[in-house]
Amino acid sequence: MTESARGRPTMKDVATAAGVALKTVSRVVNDEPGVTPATAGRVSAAIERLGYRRNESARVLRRGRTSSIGLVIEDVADPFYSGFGRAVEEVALGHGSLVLSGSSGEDPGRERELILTFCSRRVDGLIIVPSGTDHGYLRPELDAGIAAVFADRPGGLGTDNGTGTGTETGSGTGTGRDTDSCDTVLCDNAGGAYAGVNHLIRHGHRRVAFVGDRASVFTSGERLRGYRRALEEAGLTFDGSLVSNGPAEEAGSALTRMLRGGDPPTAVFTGNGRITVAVLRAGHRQALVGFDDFELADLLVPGVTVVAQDPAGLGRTAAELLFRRLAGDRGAPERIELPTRLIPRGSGELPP
Amino acid sequence: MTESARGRPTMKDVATAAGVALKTVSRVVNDEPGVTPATAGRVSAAIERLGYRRNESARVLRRGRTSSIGLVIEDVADPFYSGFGRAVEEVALGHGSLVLSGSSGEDPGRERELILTFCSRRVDGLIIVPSGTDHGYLRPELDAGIAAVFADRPGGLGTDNGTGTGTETGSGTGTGRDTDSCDTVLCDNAGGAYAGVNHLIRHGHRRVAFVGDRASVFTSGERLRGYRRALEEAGLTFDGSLVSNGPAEEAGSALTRMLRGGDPPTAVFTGNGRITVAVLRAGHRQALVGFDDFELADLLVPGVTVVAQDPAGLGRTAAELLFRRLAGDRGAPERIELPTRLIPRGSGELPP
DNA sequence: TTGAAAGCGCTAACAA
DNA sequence: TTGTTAGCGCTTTCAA
Repeated sequence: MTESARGRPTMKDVATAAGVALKTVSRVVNDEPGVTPATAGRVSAAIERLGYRRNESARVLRRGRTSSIGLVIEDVADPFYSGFGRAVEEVALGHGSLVLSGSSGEDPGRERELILTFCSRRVDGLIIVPSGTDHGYLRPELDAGIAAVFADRPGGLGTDNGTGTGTETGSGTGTGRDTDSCDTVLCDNAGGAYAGVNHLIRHGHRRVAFVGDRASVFTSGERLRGYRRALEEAGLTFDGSLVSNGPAEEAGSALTRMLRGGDPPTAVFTGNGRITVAVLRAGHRQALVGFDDFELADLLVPGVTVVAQDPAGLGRTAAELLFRRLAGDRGAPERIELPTRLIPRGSGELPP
Repeated sequence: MTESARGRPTMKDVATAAGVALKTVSRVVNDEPGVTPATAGRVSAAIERLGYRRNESARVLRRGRTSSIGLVIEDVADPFYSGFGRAVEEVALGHGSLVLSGSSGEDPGRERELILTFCSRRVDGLIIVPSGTDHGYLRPELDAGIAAVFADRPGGLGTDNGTGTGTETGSGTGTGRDTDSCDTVLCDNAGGAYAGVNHLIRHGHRRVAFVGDRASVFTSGERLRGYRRALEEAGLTFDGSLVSNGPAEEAGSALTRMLRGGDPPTAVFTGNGRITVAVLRAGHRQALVGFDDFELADLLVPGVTVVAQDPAGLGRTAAELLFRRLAGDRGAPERIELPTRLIPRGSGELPP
């Protein structure tokens, strides 16, 4: 055989087999102009015969671009993130890019490791749903030209920014890409929670519990903020004993405790999908509005009223932002907030 | 700066900065022995200072192994596959491998394209949930040393094999890896369906409908086989008018049609999770057993009795098989069948 | 313990 | 239209 001793055939092997020069093979493989149909045919035949497939590593090494992006999410098996991931994949496909993805499992160390692994593989860009709050280690990568977009939660680049206060994007002059933050796509957490709690209040509830995720999670804080605003506007006093912050596994028992207390809540607002399900599973059957939509919410009895986010929209927006950067957009970092939607299904319309 | 004109610092830059030779940097980066702590310290400092990160493409080009595997599934957003994918990711992590994943969307063309893209990137191995039936194009890749495992459904390598008949694995002499098939991990589709239908029959049903996926899908055929066996064993005659094969979107109306006919079914066996949900959504409230478990099946009223597969187990098994091959296992291709589990929750125990 | 040189497979720049 | 050459950043081999 003309093929190299062992392993895969290379362009050189194909060239030898087709009786042309290496470069001609390269031209055919890359659809470059300037090859006679006849020669191209001979080359293609040789490629077919040898089972040649271009070695992307070599190509990448030479060209500097990998045509791949890295996606770091909390858990690929969580329906929210898998919908998100699917949307990212779709946009990437449209741009001829591959997606490397990994689950951080809410562990900032693992997140860091994943991100740096992706950078070692020289992804063109990153989409990150941050678990950690300090992403200073991204600095050299950003400086080296890797683009990054934070999604669902803001990421911190060292200088204290974006942890839920109202500081917005502004970062000084804004010339060039050397600003102190990355593009960020969030959903309107505070606004959504406000709408959900307000919905319960308008249905007559004056004691509304908030069962949310750990206070350290960005979205959780934002949603609590919306909850407080709704209470305030309705002239209801905030009662700390009606608020619980913790992992989904503890949500059920936390609520049970509240219900056993004196002056118990007549309605509950849950801070995310997993917590909503946990609360339902704990047997809670009072008025309920949950953040995040989930499959079958409409088939339960009563149907579960939710504040729906759009995971696919979030993913699509993040990916489009990233590819705009990769295409050369040098504008100031953007911070986009996607709206939420209240979907009444029964549980949120129950009277006190 | 000591750094190259533009772009990322390289080992050479680090070497210059640390006043050592390139190779010494390489030794430090790869934790190779034979470097004085003092020298190593100088190198590490330079690495830190320059923000150096090894270029994986160059490394791969030189070494030939990418430490990454490719995962091709139908849809990363489908809970079944995302659980599967998560398990694969976990095993890969344990072996220091990255996972490139992509959705085929049940399109054999897209599947082929994805697989070949992965091969171009020189993944060490592939885990494929096949949509297509002919994977002859994998031949050159397998010959070149890429390992592959089919999961959930068998894949065909050109010679007619594994399409649901009983031919098992055997492939001639079995010396070396040049056999005509790959390792395959399936779940016990026929057995699971048999158990589910049998469960309905034991609860008094004599007219049981089968609402399954398109007949062309491997699992669908297998499950129908189990359905028929259960009927036969119970002495019930097979009635084609009680069988429907089609996409989930049409499942509801197909069942409605059956229920309107003379001598309608008193119970339904659904062929996969999406179809179960579709049937529930169509308002069907009779006896029901569904293939595949799904979240909240226990919270519906009545709870939905299911034949549960173990997506994570499937993924873990496939990945472990793959890494065993990558570690050098040259044994004959295996075909593993994972058991299913019947979970009674109420809907499957309703009387006729 | 350290270093110099060769080359992995490809593309870019420049001939012919 | 086709071919030649250099080198991407790293590891491997061999030498000091």
